[in-house]
Amino acid sequence: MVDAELNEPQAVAAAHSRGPLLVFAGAGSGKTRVITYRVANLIANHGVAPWRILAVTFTNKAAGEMRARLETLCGADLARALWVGTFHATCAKLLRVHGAAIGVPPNFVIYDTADQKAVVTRALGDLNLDERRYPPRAVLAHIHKHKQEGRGPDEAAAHSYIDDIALRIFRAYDARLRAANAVDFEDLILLVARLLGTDAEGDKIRRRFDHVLVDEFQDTNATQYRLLSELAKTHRNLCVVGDDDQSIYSWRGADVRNIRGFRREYPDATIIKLEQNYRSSQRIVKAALGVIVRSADREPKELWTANPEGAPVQVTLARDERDEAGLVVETLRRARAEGTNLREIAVFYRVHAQSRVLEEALRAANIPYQIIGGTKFYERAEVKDALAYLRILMNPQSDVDLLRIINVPARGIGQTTVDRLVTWAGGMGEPLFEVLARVREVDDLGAAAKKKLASFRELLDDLRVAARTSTPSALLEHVLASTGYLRALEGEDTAESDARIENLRELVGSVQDYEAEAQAAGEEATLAGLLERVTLVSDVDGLEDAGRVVLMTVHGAKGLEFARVILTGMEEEMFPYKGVDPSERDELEEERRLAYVAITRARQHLTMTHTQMRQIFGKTRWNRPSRFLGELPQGVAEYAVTAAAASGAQQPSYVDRESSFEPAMRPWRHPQVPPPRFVDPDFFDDRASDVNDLSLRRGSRVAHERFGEGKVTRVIRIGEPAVVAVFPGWGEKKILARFLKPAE
DNA sequence: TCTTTGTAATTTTTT
DNA sequence: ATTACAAAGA
Repeated sequence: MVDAELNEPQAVAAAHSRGPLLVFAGAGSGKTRVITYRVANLIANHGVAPWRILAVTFTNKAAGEMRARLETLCGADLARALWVGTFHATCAKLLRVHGAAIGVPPNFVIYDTADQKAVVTRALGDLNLDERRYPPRAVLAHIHKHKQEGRGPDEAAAHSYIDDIALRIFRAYDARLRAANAVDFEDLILLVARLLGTDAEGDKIRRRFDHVLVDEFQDTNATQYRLLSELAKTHRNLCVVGDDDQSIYSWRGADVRNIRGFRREYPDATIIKLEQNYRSSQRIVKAALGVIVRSADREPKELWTANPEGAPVQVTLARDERDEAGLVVETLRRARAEGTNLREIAVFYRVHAQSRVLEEALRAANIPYQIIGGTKFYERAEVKDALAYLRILMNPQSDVDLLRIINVPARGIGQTTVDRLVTWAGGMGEPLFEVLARVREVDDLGAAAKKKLASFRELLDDLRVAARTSTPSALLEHVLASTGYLRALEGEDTAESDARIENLRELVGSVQDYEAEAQAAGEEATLAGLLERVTLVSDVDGLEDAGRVVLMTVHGAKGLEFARVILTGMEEEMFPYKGVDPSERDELEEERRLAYVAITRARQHLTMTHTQMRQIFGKTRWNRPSRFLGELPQGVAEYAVTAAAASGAQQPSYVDRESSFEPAMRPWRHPQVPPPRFVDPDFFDDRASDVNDLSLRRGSRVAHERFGEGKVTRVIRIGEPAVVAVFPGWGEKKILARFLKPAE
């Protein structure tokens, strides 16, 4: 049925009917096509009921696209019956139905990062710990790491004093979540994975699905992996699709080993590699390969394309970030003049901090743009306030929400009153909402405070009555009016308050959208459904504005494609980005994959820019061009320099880089300037050579008098040949080659 | 309770 | 450079 539209490996993957399947899908190789065709095939030719198929993605956008394509392929009715969703949304759905078995009531709320931080802060308070000594952000990262690796507070073990404290915070945090009947993002996965481990309820969930398909499998963490293997335990119909080369979220717990080790876990898995790229020009594919082939430990694969050679990649040097922004504007103008729609163009950067200058230049040049990322709509204070009201109506136990709105808008309930209330409730072990009903019994509260608290509780009770009969949007409007929230904002009458009011209107609008969508899908629009949606939805999901250039970080670009891409800030320290501590090998590997992802987003045109100097975080830095530029193969790129950079008096310190950088023209090179003495040795990567019987290569075994035997991780120069080598027990050392001997 | 001032932090952030 | 957030002051 479908074969004519698929190439050979795609067709084999799509036709696979049962058992584990691993698909390595190179960038632009049509993986969504394979997944959707396979689903269609299962339904049409293998008699699988659509509601017994689960397809999991990481983003709502990916889920939406998949669903849309399945609708075209299978028809709207069948497609609607399929389970297509993100890990989190899918688990939330399952947890609402099955959570009771592990003590999670169906009206749980999902706490986002800000809420979680508030819970940590309160947990620290419970334990009398100093917030400065245990920054909530760091604590939260620690807790998430445990949860991402499958450990709840009971499984996490303490190995040291610090661990012990961390563990106590973890326990207090989780206790607070359970008391509030709230879950964090990690819990959604972890709790369902745990449910699957229970006999009765676990089997109930397992019996729902005959087939499980996973997109972007390289981004799964240990808990997600466990969830998947539990789900597929009986039928083993687990199909995972991903690309280890595009693994860029290890810092968020993703573990590439899941995809690299899949064939070990499932020795009978069918393995298919999609290596033909349908997206990019030959030159762009070659550029991407130049970067990724230097990656260590990758699954061997050969990305290729039958597309035309295409235009050369443009590599341009600018003087500084303002000059670079001017260059971007110029490139956009020219592209527009050539007839490219602005929405087909994207500007990427490594960190958000780079966006500001670009934004200013675009605004000055009157070029419409849209920035993805940064502060998200649902994270704005007024939106969170409004949603907190809704959440407390659904789940009155949610203390974080109650505390957020108890004095918003100001109703004379001060910090002292709140503190006393919290202390009292903490002692009673009761949700604050309950205590509000019996506020008279709280001894250390003044009469005035009691009165205000009682009337706040009355307000909430009235709203709860309204909640039973109103639609979500009507309820929201009612909340905004009857709490005086809107009135308070109107009273402020500033530009900022106007913007906030506008945001609230937008929120009401989006709730109405939700209701319309729910109706179209034949479902009831519920408060729970709405709240789940708003916490599980990010801004990238709403990206389809016409006629605007898109600005985003490279991370934000994953999964997208554009006719033309401008990749900015291609300098050492910017991209690869280097934090304070000496670059970890793994981190560099991830930067490399990130560069690969960035390059492979482009269909026809790719421009890469770098600067001689850049101001970032208030400091001026002179950086050498990114090593990734030096890795572009011969013939794919064309090199240029802006006028400002060419005329610059200062000589950047990177002129001595011909070893790996071969521009067709290098007008910025001023030979009279001597090369700097202190060249960063790390820059001279891979200077493989032989010195006195010693093989200086990455991976060679060498011996040192003091450190013993070690392995070379990098060949460098410190005025003379040298290496970076790892010695067991000593760690990484930089050693001159003449102090080394070949290992026995 | 609200304002001001000071301090620290600032990769990336699918949910 | 910017910003966010906390502590101290009015």
